[in-house]
Amino acid sequence: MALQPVTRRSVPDEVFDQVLSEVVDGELEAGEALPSERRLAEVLGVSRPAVREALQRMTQTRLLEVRHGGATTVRDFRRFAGLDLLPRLLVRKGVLDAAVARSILEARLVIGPGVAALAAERGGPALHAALTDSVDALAATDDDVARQVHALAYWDLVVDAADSLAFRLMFNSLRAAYEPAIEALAAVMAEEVGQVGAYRVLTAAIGEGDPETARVAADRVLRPATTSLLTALTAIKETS
Amino acid sequence: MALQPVTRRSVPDEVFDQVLSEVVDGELEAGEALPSERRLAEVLGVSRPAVREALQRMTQTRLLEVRHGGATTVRDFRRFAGLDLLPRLLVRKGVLDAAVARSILEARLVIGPGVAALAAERGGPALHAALTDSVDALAATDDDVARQVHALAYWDLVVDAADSLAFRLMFNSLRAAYEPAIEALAAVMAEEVGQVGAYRVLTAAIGEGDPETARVAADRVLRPATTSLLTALTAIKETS
DNA sequence: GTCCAGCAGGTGGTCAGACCACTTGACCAC
DNA sequence: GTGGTCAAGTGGTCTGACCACCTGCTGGAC
Repeated sequence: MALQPVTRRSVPDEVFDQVLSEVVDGELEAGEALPSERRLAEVLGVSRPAVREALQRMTQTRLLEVRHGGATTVRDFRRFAGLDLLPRLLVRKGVLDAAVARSILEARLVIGPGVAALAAERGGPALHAALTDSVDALAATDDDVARQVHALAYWDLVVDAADSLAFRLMFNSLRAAYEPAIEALAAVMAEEVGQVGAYRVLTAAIGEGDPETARVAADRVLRPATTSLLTALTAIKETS
Repeated sequence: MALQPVTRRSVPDEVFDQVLSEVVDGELEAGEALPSERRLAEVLGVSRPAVREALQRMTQTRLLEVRHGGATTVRDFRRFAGLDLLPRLLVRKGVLDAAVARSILEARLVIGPGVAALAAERGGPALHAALTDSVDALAATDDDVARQVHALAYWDLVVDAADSLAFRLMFNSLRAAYEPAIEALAAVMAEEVGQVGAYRVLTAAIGEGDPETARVAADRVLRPATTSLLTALTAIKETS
């Protein structure tokens, strides 16, 4: 039997999720005022500290604005939310948002080659060796999930070599969105992570320290799956 | 006289900042255990809920890991922090981190053209009109801060037109890092936001719906300031 | 001596109730 | 109208308590 870790959802977690859903799913419009903490606590059947903690987390995510003595209002998440909200917006009301998925694929296709170019510029022989090991590990497995894990580790090395904190943090945010769904994505990503040849070409380009070649090679790694997934997403959208 | 809104720092805010600094500035290594909530509350002279709220926010930012009944440990922020932590990492221990600034400039130079290309693909006549208005507003002012505000509004339109939630959220995160420092950056960004001509070329390219031309035009808008700032940053680093 | 069940202590999770600080809006005097 | 006052409601903070959970120690069984 397939056991899995029990997920203990704390009370504030639960409240946070509910309020977040209200905001993200549009039940609460931007500018609208939330009920008071006391009232929310009463309605949800929890204590005020629990509500408070959830609202503070919403504030930290720039989704709410609290004013001491005044009302707590909803902010426009499209305008203020940070990249960390991406996973929550990818799946809204239980269904995958095709437009959001498309945007992630497009972003990947822009950023991946840019990072690869920087890595080529800055990486040394040690990087080339590490990348080669990583591709070898990728090539050595047949399991689609394991391949994705290896591909992720590969890109992790590339991002490290790019020596760019901005890209590193973007990568972290995107990975945080990607990892929980890795099993669900095994089938659709199989095409990409199976292209060991393309990864080897990219590795060679980075190893040679040639940014432009690396840029092109990274594009060749990412584009095929991007294109076919975008086609699939368009098909889904038109069916629905 | 230059009045400005009074900033009221709440107790949990203060605690959050202190703990964040400890983590980000390396006083607390990754894997290290934090003192217990009760102990922290005692040491900091605040109540436990205040400490608790701060720690929860740290957890939300993926900088801490709390285990019910066990200790709270520090996570590796380089590996787990999201893009929203960027502003806090840009200025560490009170000084601007040149490497982080460089990474932001590089990221901008990769993402800007990508977004411009998407906007060209998807924007219509309405977008062209809005962008033209925005550039006109940019051209009509002499104040460096006001110009930056207009440039920000311009890019906001471009990101909107790109119709990409992933890029929109990145832009939001980067803007949240940029806006508070906008006055301090007035001088160094003056070169870029003064290039009205380059913005007009970009606007025309987007208006024509030609992604590749737009990509190049966006590069021409962003690259000059990027290059000169990178040179300046290198000089700073070598002096220190 | 070795092993392990059981317990005690410490930790985070949650709650209730209280009081303070602040904003808002109604009301009133001018 | 203008400005002051006040009450009501809101968020901000604290105290103290209890529950759920993990860890390490301890003492008995072997």
